[in-house]
Amino acid sequence: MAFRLFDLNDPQRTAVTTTEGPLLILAGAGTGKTRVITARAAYLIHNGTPPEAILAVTFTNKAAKEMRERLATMIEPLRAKKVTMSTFHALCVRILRSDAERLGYKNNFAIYDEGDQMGLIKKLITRLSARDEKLDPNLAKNLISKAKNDGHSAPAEEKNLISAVFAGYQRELKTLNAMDFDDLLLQTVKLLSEHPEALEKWRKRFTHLMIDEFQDTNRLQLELIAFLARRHDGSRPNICVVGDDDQSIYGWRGAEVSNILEFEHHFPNPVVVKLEQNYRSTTAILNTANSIIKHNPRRRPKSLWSDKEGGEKVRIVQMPDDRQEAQWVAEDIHQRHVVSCEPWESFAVLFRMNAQSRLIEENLRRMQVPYRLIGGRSFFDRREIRDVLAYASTLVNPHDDVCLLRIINSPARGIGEKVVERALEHSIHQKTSLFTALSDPSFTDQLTDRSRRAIGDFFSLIDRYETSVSQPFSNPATELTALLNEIDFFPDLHRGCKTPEEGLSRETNVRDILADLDRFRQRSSEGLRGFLDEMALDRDREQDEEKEQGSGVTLITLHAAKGLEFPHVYLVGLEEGIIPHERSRMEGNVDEERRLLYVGITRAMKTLNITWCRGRMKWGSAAPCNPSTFIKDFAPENIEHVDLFKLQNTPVTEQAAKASFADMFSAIEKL
DNA sequence: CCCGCTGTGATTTTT
DNA sequence: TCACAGCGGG
Repeated sequence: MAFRLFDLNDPQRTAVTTTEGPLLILAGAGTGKTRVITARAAYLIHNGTPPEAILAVTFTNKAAKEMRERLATMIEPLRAKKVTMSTFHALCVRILRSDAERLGYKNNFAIYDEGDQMGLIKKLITRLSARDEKLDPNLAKNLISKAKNDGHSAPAEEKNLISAVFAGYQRELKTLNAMDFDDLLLQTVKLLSEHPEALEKWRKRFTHLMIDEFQDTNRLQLELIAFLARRHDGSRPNICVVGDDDQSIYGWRGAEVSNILEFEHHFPNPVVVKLEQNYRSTTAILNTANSIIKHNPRRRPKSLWSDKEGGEKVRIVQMPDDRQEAQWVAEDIHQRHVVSCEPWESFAVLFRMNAQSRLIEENLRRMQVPYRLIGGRSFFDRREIRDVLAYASTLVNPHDDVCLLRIINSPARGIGEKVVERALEHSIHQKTSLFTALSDPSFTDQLTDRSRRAIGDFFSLIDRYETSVSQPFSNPATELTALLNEIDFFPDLHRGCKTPEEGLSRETNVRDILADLDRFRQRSSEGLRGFLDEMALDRDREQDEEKEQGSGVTLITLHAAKGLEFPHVYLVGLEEGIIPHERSRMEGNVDEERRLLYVGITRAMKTLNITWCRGRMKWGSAAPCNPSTFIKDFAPENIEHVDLFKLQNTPVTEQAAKASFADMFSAIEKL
């Protein structure tokens, strides 16, 4: 055998070797899920399934990448490469790039990220609202997203502001030849349901489907899968889904736990495999996790077990306030690092909201502890990055108004606000893009010579680079750099900064992304369009140097931590209103918060510290806090309650002191 | 046309 | 506390 089935436990082996018909793998946290998926792909190929007929879908690019890399170690890398392993969104882009014309889009459609989306929504709200009407753009965005994920591509009727905004938003996206994240799914499903030829093509292509994190799929995603899985000849679909209903934490984004809870309903008579042996955590940690999750109704019954007996008890530490919490976490990590020689990478601090990371960061920095903050405010939200990407995007598709508006007068080139405003009106009137409107003589004739010349110059700039970028062997990175130099982008960037350091850091950001583009060209043939797709869909770029060397303590939200594991975990802010979050209590989603906590706990391998504060700074002033209601659900035998005040004031026993010194000496001797 | 200031309002999670 | 938007001045 090219790979080793005997490394798998019994249920894992069943999962891997069940290759035909629907298969539901209920994989608890830390039960070797990724291993099973990749082993199954390898097994399929080994038994004659062509690699290109296998489709494995995940939610994050990181997971897709990890699976690709692992598979490449199990079978010949050349064959592994042929397996399609991608996210839902990337898969949709691939399908739509080849077939979007059937839906009336051009296949060079733009992908709108959240920023673009918000820009458009805000614009529509101001355009459509009456004098005293107000609508929170963020709320509007969420409502529209929810509607789309339920399969609605337009409101039933346009009677109120929100539905008018929704309708206008969809219309405008279509005329801009753009899709947002939800459209990628929605339009793909539309394509497959309305165009049998397209459906047949993709159905034939993929004969074996695997879906990871199935508990996070929403309605559209299930529909998409069902379309691809259903066999033309009526035979049973070869669909394998892997998931854990206890780790369903994306309900707020439209995920339907029912997809996994009622899998049999969608794909009758599946083989059901449960993976219950956890290879990650000690029993103390695992039992704590189990004691929490068992309070949830509506679960697939399962019980995780581990043979890592005992281990340190889970500590629940009570803190006076959030400052001391952060300080204690930093100190405890530091101490453990020094005493037990644990590398910084073994530690993670988990929190509910990104805002909580700030204090932790400060304290780690103060103690010179290296750390990396995952997520948070994105690289791509930076002005300079968005500007450069908007230039790139305009070269690919100048009819994308949002991008064009962004760059048309930045750096300033004499196309003022008033001219742009009139051009927009003209474009709405003529039902054309802004780009077309700006070149329409019936519009430009009304302008002053100066404005007309400015527009003419800008057009010739775009035109020249558009041409050179579309040459077969062009180097987009070089071209884009030349364009930026021609418009004095960098001097202008520096001019807009308060300090030289800021200017330098912004310039570095831009240089980084240009380097990324160059690297992309070397590994892909998808051109500038492909690069922009990747930028839109794969937002977490890793700094290569950091990846090689140790990168430090991980600071991460509970959501983003799913799928990861760390020897030592600190779970902070376990207070009522934070976990469970106030909002979920109001909306009646406390079960999901419990699952979120469950996910957090099950990240820990060896030790777990949970902290809560009696008070916390909120909007600049101190507010009292209560411990989370979840705390009372912890099974008492595995936990140890600690009060920071007592901890600091307990006299050190001789024995403990000796043990601690012995640890230190042995640590020093190792050096 | 650009910059800085002031006041206001907001904090869930993200492909 | 902080971030951002809108306004007023240079």
